[in-house]
Amino acid sequence: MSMGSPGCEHTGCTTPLHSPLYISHTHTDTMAWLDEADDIKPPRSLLGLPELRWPGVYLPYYDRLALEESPWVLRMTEAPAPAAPPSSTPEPNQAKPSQPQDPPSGTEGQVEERCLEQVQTMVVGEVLKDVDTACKLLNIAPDPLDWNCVDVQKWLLWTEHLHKLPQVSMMFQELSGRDLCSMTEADFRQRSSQFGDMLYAHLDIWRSAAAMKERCPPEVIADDNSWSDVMRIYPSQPIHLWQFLRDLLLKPHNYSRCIRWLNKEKGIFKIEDSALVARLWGMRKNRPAMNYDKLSRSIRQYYKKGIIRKPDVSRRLVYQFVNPV
DNA sequence: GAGCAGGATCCTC
DNA sequence: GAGGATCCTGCTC
Repeated sequence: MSMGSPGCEHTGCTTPLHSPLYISHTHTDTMAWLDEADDIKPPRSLLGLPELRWPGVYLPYYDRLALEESPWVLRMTEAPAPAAPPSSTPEPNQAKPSQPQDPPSGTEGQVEERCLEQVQTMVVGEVLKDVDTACKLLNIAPDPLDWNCVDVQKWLLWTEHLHKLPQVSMMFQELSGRDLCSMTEADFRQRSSQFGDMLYAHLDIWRSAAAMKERCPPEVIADDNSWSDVMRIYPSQPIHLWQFLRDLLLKPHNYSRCIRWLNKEKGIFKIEDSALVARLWGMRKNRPAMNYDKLSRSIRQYYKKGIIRKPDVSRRLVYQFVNPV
């Protein structure tokens, strides 16, 4: 499947589909999974709409969960599904009159529905995991309504970093989460004509995720890694630097460009972008002046404690957990 | 110049 | 007191 160009010219929908935040680009592992899952095909209504792949797959799940507070969901689901565009070079099986393509048989339709359900569940799981991770790393509540002004700024800085946006946070100063949630998409665009719709869509995902968490029992949306389990068990514990680093390492689809494992079994990791890791740590600890010099000093304090050390073959920006998971 | 090592001091919880 | 932030000097790559 190809992603194609952004936009929604097929449906005429006004929803800002160019926004990567409909399905965050952080879900690269999910996207890779989809690319590899050749045996799982989307419904025929989605074929021929490559640029609508994610919204098309994603939205029905939200629709099923009746997230009526997400207007962009409703707009999309209301849009008529257009027919697949004619192919100039039809595939051999399409030419066979004995294998009519439309309408799909009942069994075929059920298979499509099951496949779609699998994809939807997986995608939503990834969204919730990413929101969960961001909450832990930023030390903010999952529900935007609970954010204070500082939390809002953290979230904005985080979103800037994650999606490589220019500085937009200054356009939303002195706003609480409740203020933010009461704003319309137009209000967002008024503050940032270029990225307001992206932020609005992203905030919508967070609000939807918060609503979903209220509906779903914890075990349904539980992260499957043991480290996050520890974080859930001790949510009020102040996070340590080594915990923070390990949390980043355990989310490679989000943070591999700033920190990654060199040898996970031995606990050896490399900080790829020292400035960014320091900035993230500073955000987590409310220390705007944090830099890598300070962060690395804190790492070196772990040498004496036997938590982190330099690997046997010392390399720049490479460290090793003494007791890897 | 960037990263590393480690001492010293201060702050917060 | 523990953990971390900050500042510092000196060294290596």
